[in-house]
Amino acid sequence: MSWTDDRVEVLKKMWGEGKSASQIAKELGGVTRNAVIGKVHRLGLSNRSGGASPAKAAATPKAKPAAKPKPAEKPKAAAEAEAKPAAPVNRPLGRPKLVVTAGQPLPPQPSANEISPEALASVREVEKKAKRLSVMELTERTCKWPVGDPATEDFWFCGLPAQQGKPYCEAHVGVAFQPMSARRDRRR
DNA sequence: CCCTGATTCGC
DNA sequence: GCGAATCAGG
Repeated sequence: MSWTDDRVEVLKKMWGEGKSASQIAKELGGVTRNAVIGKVHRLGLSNRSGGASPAKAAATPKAKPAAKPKPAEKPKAAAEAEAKPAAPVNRPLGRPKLVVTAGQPLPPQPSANEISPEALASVREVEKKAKRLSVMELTERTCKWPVGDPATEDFWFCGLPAQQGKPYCEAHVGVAFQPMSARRDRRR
């Protein structure tokens, strides 16, 4: 692929919209995010601010072997949206499934009584947002927490972004990896 | 580990 | 000009 005019168009547009290089690369196809970033620089629109003072950036960094310059400053005005679902979630309507059936190969399916209330709460919360993936859809970074009975149609995997390293999403990691002390005296 | 953009440098 | 490799940071 090459940088045809319209591809550059898309690049400019998306970059202007604040899309990430990888997103743009994916959109364009046939190029990697590196290619995109490289192009962005060559086009001289690396700094997403536009206004500023272009003259200032004229400091030719040509002669700088084996050094780590750190020129560009990013006036990032956008902040991350870290919204925690702390709302008083009420679910008057009965929760349909209660899992536990022929389950035995089922993983540490929450038993409600030995799970921290917060964790349990978030798990329920998560099940509403769950992507409900099938086995095939799971990837290295999707939560592999199973919900439902594998022998039923009503079975799926959480599928939310998994914690790096862990096989589950944040909420499920919470119930999956309990401190031993919590499950220690589980009577049976 | 995943993701970001930035820079370098052989092609 | 191009972009993989690499760097630096989150």
